[in-house]
This record gives sequence, structure tokens and C-alpha cells, in this order.
Amino acid sequence: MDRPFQPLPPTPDNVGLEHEILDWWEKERVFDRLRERNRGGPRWSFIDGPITANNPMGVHHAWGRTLKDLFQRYHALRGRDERYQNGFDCQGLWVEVEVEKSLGLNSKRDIEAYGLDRFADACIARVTEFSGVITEQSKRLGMWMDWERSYFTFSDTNIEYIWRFLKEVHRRNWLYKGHRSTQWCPRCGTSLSQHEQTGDDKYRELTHPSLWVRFRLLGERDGQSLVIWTTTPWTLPANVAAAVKPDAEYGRRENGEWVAVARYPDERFVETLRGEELVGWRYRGPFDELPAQEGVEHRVIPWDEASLEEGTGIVHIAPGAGAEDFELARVHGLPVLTPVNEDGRFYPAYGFLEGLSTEEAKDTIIDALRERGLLVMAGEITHRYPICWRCATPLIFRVVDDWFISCDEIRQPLRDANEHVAWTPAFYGKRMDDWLRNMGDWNISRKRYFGLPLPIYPCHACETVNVIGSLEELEERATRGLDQLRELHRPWIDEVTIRCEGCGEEGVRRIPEVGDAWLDAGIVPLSTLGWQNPTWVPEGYASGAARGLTKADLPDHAYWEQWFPADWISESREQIRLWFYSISFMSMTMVGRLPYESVLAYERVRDETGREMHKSWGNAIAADEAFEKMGADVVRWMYSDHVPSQNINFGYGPANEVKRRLLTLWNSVGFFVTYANIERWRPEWGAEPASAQPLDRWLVARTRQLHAEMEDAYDAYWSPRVTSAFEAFVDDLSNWYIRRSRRRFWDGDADALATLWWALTRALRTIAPVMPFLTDHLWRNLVGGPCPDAPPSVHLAPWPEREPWDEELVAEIADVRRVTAAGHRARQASGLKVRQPLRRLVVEGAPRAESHADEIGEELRVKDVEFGPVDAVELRVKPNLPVLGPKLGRELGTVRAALQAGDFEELADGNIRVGGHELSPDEVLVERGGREGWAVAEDHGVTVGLDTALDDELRLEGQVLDVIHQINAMRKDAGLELTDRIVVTLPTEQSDLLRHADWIKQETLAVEIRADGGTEPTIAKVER
RNA sequence: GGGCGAUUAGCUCAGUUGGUUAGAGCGCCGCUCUGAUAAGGCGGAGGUCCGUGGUUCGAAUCCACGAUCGCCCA
Repeated sequence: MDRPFQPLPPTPDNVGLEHEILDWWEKERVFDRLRERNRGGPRWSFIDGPITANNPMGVHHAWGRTLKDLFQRYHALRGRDERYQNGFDCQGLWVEVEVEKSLGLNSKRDIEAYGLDRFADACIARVTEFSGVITEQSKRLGMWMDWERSYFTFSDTNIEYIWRFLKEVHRRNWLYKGHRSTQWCPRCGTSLSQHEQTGDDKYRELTHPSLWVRFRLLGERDGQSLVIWTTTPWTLPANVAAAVKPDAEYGRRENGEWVAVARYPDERFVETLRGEELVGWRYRGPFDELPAQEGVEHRVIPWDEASLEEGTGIVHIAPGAGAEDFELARVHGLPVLTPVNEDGRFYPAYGFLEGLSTEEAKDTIIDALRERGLLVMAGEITHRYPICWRCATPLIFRVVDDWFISCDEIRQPLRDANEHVAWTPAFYGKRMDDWLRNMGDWNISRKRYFGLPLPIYPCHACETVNVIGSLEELEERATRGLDQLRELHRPWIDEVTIRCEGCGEEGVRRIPEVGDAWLDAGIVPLSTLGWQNPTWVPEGYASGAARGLTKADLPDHAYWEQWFPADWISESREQIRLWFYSISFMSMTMVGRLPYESVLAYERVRDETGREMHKSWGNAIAADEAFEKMGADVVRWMYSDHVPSQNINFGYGPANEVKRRLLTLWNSVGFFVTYANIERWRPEWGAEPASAQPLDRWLVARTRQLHAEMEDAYDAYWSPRVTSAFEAFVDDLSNWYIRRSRRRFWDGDADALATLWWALTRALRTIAPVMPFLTDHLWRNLVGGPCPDAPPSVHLAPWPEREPWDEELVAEIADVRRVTAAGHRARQASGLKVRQPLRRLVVEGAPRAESHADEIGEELRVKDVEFGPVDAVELRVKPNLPVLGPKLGRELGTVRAALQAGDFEELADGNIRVGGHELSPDEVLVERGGREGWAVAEDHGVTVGLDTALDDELRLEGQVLDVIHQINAMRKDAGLELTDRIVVTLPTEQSDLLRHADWIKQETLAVEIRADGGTEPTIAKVER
């Protein structure tokens, strides 16, 4: 068979063709060829935010990865040179927690017993495994990246760049050790930074004790007591004060208990005082006998924020176990008692509580209170309580030493710079500003193991804080341990001691803490692009733990100058306080500017009913499953079609809907292929459409319009407009061009074939970034196969220049479609189906459609289409608001009312006189209602009148069409090919129809027609 | 408590310079083209565009206040 094109099956096998295309891309080096083609062209810089190489990717990652690939592909089509560097986040608590789980370790003690070196190896092994898994999954999604050269944040190179940043931070006096109350995870044994402890999934409904406790007053008030309320009994042994609201009223009950009057409005008090009068009273703490409490003098302090919304209005203060408490301790000079250690267990100084966890101590403490007669009342409360974002352990407050970066000086420069970033959607820019305005100092230390080794070496002899800025500097200043330094990770780095730059002391040790993982990710706009690196180092990024995992180079500074800042970055919205923040902070500190110029952020993935996806709820869809069941193109379409500022409901229901919608494109190509093959028509690559036929000219104009719309949508980084513009085009192509042109295709019209081929291949190019597989599959069939001189892949076809199009013609056809829509409605209303020919249609209000009267007549099966006033009883006139509004201003209201009331006059010249005004036809919209014998309908200012009168001739023609319909249905039932010829036998009583024998023959591909049959028509295939 | 969003048909959601009769998909009902063949197309039912007030000739759209939900921060 000499068929130019492969016939298409009825529906696409997305998954099957995607695997074929993947193999073909690989074999033909399509991506490499694209990069080679664009090399040296104008640059488009994208910087990838690293994905944690910790687990397989989920469908939620596919959203961002779709968008990243989509815009990279679009700019590549347009000839831009790109870097295509993917990134993996490799160290920090995420990785540690997963490795702990897989090794069956459950505490820091377990990790230390296991050995930090083996633990580090296990972490590296996990990153190695899952960076590979994610790479394969991303390829399956269609993501084109330079997978051999991904960056890994745990490379020594990356770590050195962070060291350099920290040294600069120290030079600016921003680095300090803070003694702070922070949220603490007792399981992980570490504090959480500000950006870790907020966000989704960080709270859970938990049930805790609800205790009212008596503090016995001393001195003059002996015998009386303060009543406080707490949900954290473990903090009571660390109590040092009780806070009252100075301007609130407090009352003493008959039994001597003091509480806020506002909390107990129905009670009777024997004495009332303002809060400020209670300040200074001393009381006996609940656990004064504990060694930790020795010398603590408990007293009442003022606090404006003391709550009158809950509790008793008197607040128990334990500065070592609460954030606000700690602040109050600073203001009032209170002692800070830290009751529990890193594991959340009581220190020995807490006597009978020693070794108990905060949870275990609960009942012991309640019992003790009861024994001492201090428990007023005990119950339970269920409330929202913070949990560890990684392991879901309820958090506690601890006062600990942590290292911080002060952000006071960088705050304003960051806010100013953010003003110039193009955020999509725009309001995310305000969210960024809000974050920057409120951000606290950056807590960068974690008391953990496998992470960035903070290069901070406080001297024990002279208190100098030494900060090492590079491996070279470490080697210069090391006094011990260099020989065993395998890479810049614990435990090896901990063996290295240095010489103090202040006093020359030789055995200065590194602090044991590792760094916040956002330092790792935040440095990449400098570290991966070779900022201030004197010479290009091939595979220079593959250092330390990343050795053997990547072939990424460490470029030189000139390269950085070329690629920094990124034109565009894209991550999920929560990265505002994470990656967007950390790259901004670090780049602003080092080079004084932001590392990106525009950002696209997006929300979260839900299941198809709108619920959050959770593995444990059984409603999560694995990425691999989605790709292999829905097809990657369908997944990509769903994400591309969605407005990014809204959560997406992702699932098989929506996927099937997308598949069905995309079928029209497939069918259109299938239609083309069918008739092109019958005609043995072959395309000519590079030929411009030349047909003079109006419908062809219209399709060319419409396709050029699509091209421009798509460009604008891509340039605005607004993918929903990409997909919607494309869908609208396919609708026009299929439901107007092809439907109107079918007869020409049956006849093998070369102009029609050439125009449709041109339009289809043009359209495929514009949507290729969204659906790289399907478009390439179709391209190979439509172009690659028959045109040896054409680009073999759609992704290698150059993006055509934007060309002007015949806007008038596009507008004409838009009017024509309005007329036919109204015409169909008129037929509907009159009960006359389209198969029944009619005599006359009158069209008013669509002058641009006039030259398309024939098409309108054919479409609506009407013999004469006239343009002019629809003669009808009722005339409705409406103001043309965009025209009359500016002209009449306030007058418009009365004019409008008069028109609506029918209070106007139609003049001979077509003008409308209303009130004191004479309005020209273009200032009003005229609509007319129906009259006997006419069916009238209107659509957006277009009115059509359909003459519903029938005569014998029309009726006969209607019968002919019925028979044609019937016979063609029989052809199909008999399974005939489109080229088969038949003999038709009609019932004898239908011999009238033979007057239209030629017509019937032509429409049914009959060679002969008789009227001597039985009650029903029959057909017989003619064997050739 | 402050900030940022959202609130549009039974459901899920579009609607980026204020403009005629507010749209799509799904679902429901009816019709229909018929050499893409029950896929598609057309039509119908279904909407106080969260509420109130304001600006304007004109507000789903801009402003103010309020309600509910979500997010960020305190």
C-alpha cells in the first residue's frame, strides 16, 4: 500500500505511543539535537529548585515538573539556549528521618550507636537510589533535563559555597548564638525553624489534661491562693511566676482563691482588686522542694497579653518551657528553668520526675498536685496542637542554644528587590512581602547528623568565633584530622580541629550542629553557576558525597554572569517562605540582587473530590500509576489547564474527561489522514498555504490567530489560556472548517488537503510543550514520514514567526456562526429538522456574514438567504452601550428606559428617534420577534427569520434526504468501505424520488438506482 | 489580632484593561448532523455572580464594611 500517512485507530493509545516516542527520542537523540540547534542562541535562564531525593516523586511533584518542562520547551521551540539542570536536595532532617525508618532506628541515641559514618553512608545510598528513581519518573513525564548533570546539594562544592556565605554573614556581624525558646521535637531531638514549624500538616487535634491549680500565696496573703489553668502539667515544675492582666479585675472567693472576675461573672467575690495591685505578691511554687527550684522566688508579674478568653485570667509562667514565658523572663529578669533534655525527658534536678518524658510525667504530676491539695479541678481538653512536620510527634517548647542569622539589615533590601519581581499570580508577590516583613532571624542550626556541617569553631580559650569559608581555609588552619577527611560531613569533619585566629589556640573544635537544609538549596543560584570561580572545572560539582552521582561541571564566573539571574523560576506556593526566601536571602547577601526575575507559583494537589491526598486514606495516586494509566500527556494537560492559584482536584474522573476532550484533535487528524490517503496526497514541507477558497483563507487566518494567542499566553506564563485557546481552535477546525469542507475532501480537493495539513501541523507545534508525546506522534505521521526534508520531530521544528492574519475574515465567520446558531434555534423552535429544506431565511444585524450567504444556506438547508430587516410584528431596540455610554452619559438612563418601554419611533432611514435623540443604526441593537409563518431567533444582536412555509417540492427534497440518510446508515451497517459502490433499490411507492436519482446516487456512491422494491430500501455492493 | 486569597448553575470550575442576554465541562431533559458516527453538534431547565453600601451612564469585575472558608504571620 502506498499510503502517505498511517491510518489512525479510533482512539489514541496514549500510554503505548508515549513509550514509543520515549524510545524514539532516545534513539534519535532528539533532545540533544534540540540543544545543539539552540546552542549559542539567546539565553533563557531557568534555575531548578531541588526536589528531595528521598522517596519516589508523587503526582503533586508532577504539577511543578510539568510547568517547568512546559516553559522550557516553549522557549526552546523559540530557539533559546537553556541549561536544563535538574537539582536534588540531599541532606538534612528529611533524609535522616527516612533512613532512620528504614534502618529501624528510633532516637538520636540509636543513630549514635549505629555509627555516624555508617549512618552517613546509608543516607548517601538513599539519595543515590531515589535520585535515580526520580530521574526515571521525570523522563517518563516527558521532562527534558540534562539528567547526567543534575546538581546534588550535598556535594562538597555546594557546601563550600554555603561556608563562604556563612563567613560573609559572620563578617557582617549577623551570625549569633541565641538562647531562645523554640519549638522542639523530642523524637528528632532538634528544634524547628520558623519556616518549618508553620504551614499545613503542622497541627493536629490532640487531647490534653486541663488543670486548674492553686498557688499558695505567702506573706500578708497567707491562706489565700492564685488559681491558674494549664494544659501542660509538665511545665509546672519549671514555674517561676504568675502573670495577671494589669487593667483587669480580679476577685477573691470566700475560700481564698483569686481568679479574674471576667472569667466567672456569676460568682460572688469577697474582695476585688485590679490586676496591677496583685503584681509583686509572692507565692509558694507547686514543686519548690525540687533541687531545680532552689532559690527561686515566685511572684506575680504584669502581662498585658494575659488572656481573659480562657483559663482563670492568671497565667502560669515557665520561661524554660514556653515562648511567651521566655520573653517575659527577659523583661522581668526571671530565672529560666529548663526542665527537659533533648529527648524531652526530665533532668535529674527534677527529683521524682527524672527520666520521665513530658507525657509520662503527666499523671505523676497530677497525682502529686492532688496529694498536696493544689489541684482545684482536672479535666481534659481537645485542641489544635503543633506537631513535628516530619514525624508527627507533638512538639514542646525548650530553651536551647541555636545559631541564628540576623535579618534586620537584609530585610529592607529584600523587600525593595521583591517589588521588581514579576509574580504569577501577582498576589503572591504580596505574600512574599508579607513574609519578608515578618520574618524572624534565621535559625540555621540543627542538632542532627547528616547535613551541612556548620563551619563555626568557637574558641574555648578566647571566645573568638572562627568561621571557616572554604575547604582551602580549613586545610590551612587545621591542626589535626585532615588525613581522614573523606568529605565535608560528620563524623569526619568533626575530627578536624583548627587554630584560633584570635589567640592561636590549636585545638578548636567545630560546633556539633549541622545546618538547615534551606541553606543547601538556597545557595544553588551561586554554587551551580560558578559564581566567582576563577576557572571552569569539568565535573567540578561532583565532589564529596556527590562524587560518581553526577557529571555536573563547576562553571566559571563568566558563565555565572551569563546565566544569573534566572529569567524564571517555578515552585509551589509554600516555597515563598522556603526556597524563594532562602535563594533571595543568600544571593542578596552575596551579590546584592535577587536570583530570579519572574516566578510562577501554584497551589496544592487534592484528590478528585477535593480532599487532601494521603497514602493512609487510600486516595493518593502514585506518579507512576498516573503516567501508566492516564498517560503523561493527559497528566500534563490537566496541570496546564488549571489556574495555578487554585488547588487542583486530580484523579481518574478528570483525566477521562480530558481524554475525551482531546479526542476531537485526534479525530480531526484521523479525518485528514483518511482522505489524504485515498487521494495519495503528499505534503510539501515549507509550502505556504495558497488557496483562494474563502473557507481555506479563513482557516489560515484562524490558525495564525491561534499562533499569536498561544505566544501571548506562553509569554505571560499563563498555561490555562494556552489550553483554552487551543481547545477553541480545535472546535473551530473540527466543527466549522472540516464540517463545512467535508464534500471537498470527498472530492480530493488538493487545496483543502493542503490547507488542513498546514493548519494541523501549525497547531501541533503550538501545543507541543503541553503534550510533547501526542504531538510528536502525530507530527511523525503527518510530517516526518512523508517529508524527508522536514524536521523529524515537532520539537525540532522552528517556531514560525508571528504573521498578521485577516481579522476581517475571522470576524465574518464569527458572525456566520452566530447566524447559523440562531438559525438552528429557529428551526428547533419551529420543529423543522435540518433535513427538511426550506425556502427562505432573512438575516438582520450580521452584515459581515453577507458574503457567506451560500454557506449559511447550506448549513441551515435553506435555498435563499437574504440580508435585511426581518419583517416581523415586534421590534425591540436596545442601546449599544459601549457607543452610547460615552456619548450620552447620564442621559443614557432615560433613553434606555424609553427604548425598553417601546417608546420610540423607527425612521425611514433606519434611525431610531427616542426622547430628544436620533440614534443611528450602529448606536442601537435591533431585535425582532416572530410572526405567523416565520420562526425568529436571535443571538448576540443577530436576528434571523426563517420562512417555515413548505411546498411539494420542498417536501420531496426532504424525503430524498431522509432516504439518503437511511441508505448511508445501511452502508455503514453493512461494513462497506468509503470507496465501495452500490446498487440501490427503493420501494415502488417511492418512485417519485427518482426525479432526484442523480442526487441520491452521488450522495450514496450508487451506480444504479431503481424503484421496484418492497417496503424498505435495499442496497447491494457492486463488485469491481 | 494583622495580612493574602476564595465565595459565580445540582457538581467542578473559567471569566487580567468595568460594556449588549455571565460562560465551559460533568449531570439531567429534549432534539439532531450523519462518508469523524451516539464521539460530536444544537436546544432546554438550572444563577439575588456571598451580603450591604459606594463610585460610574453602566459593576461578577473597582472601593468600603460585614459574613463564611482557606492560607500566611502574630
